[in-house]
Amino acid sequence: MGSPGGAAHSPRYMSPPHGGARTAWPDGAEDIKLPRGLLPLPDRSWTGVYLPYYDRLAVEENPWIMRMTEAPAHVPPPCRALEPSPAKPGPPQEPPEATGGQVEECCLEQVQTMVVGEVLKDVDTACKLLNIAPDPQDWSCVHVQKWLLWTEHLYRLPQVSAMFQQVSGRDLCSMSESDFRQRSSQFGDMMYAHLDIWRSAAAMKECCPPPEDSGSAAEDLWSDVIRNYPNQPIHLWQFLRELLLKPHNYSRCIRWLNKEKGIFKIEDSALVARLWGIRKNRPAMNYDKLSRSIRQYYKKGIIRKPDVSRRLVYQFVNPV
DNA sequence: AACAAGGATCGCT
DNA sequence: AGCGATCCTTGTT
Repeated sequence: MGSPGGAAHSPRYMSPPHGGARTAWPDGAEDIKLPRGLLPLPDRSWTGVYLPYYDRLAVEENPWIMRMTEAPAHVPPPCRALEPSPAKPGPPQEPPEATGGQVEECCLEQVQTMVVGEVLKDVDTACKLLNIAPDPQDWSCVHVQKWLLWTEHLYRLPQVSAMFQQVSGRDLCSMSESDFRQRSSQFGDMMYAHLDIWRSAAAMKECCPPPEDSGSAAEDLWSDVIRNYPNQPIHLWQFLRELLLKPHNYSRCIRWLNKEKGIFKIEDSALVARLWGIRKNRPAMNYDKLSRSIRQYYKKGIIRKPDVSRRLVYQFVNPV
């Protein structure tokens, strides 16, 4: 299952052709309303790779990556570094061309290593949030749909999941890039590239199991919970906290206002509700219902309204 | 119109 | 029983 080279991808970044009118989930349960004013996807790209997470990472939190994106086109994309190669697992093998001296090379490699680590972590988080296996090969048709829907909603892509009905993870992985394009002429290559990142991450994981996470204690605790009880139903507050712990992925929909005090704001109520609905297989989930569930936490002392109540702002009673 | 609060009911585990 | 989804009414921003 040779993963096609990342450099071969040529994903296009483009705004969805038409507004947010969506039709239905695979099961045709109900209309999906996306908020108006769809954000156009970023215009810059890392040559040959689609890393939606890192578009945000680049601009908002890590200016150093922004510089990477402006680097000359010969910079090997992170996707390459992630490429599964059972014979020789490990860090990127391809040295960048000698352009600006050893120091720059060294920095490049450091950056690449960090990016690869972040990609692996992000895939991990998405697995937890979606309750799916990291390896797309293991996905059922339902898992494939969840992954597609999640990606669509998170990055505001037009609907592509409908074109992949009754496709298992194995089927998905056996499809070529042109197969993807046949199903979605506009975004097939993008989804293909995104899938390739996941496959690569899964292969990486198999080759070299992740080192002990250097994340926060809370994050470790949470990972343990997930590891030990893989099919334990996730609670809404856990889900929200998990989104909050990945600001570079999800800050567009939910973010901390004061992490120390546990105060957070839901920036895009519709999107958070959609993601929660995907996670729980509840196509009809909306903010009205989600917020009702949050209010149930008032009594239980898990979440409350901050002292100065503001719209869409809540507070964890026991911040981490 | 969107958000907030909370009662009532239902299904699932 | 606990939890969350759903539907509802009433009030606020």
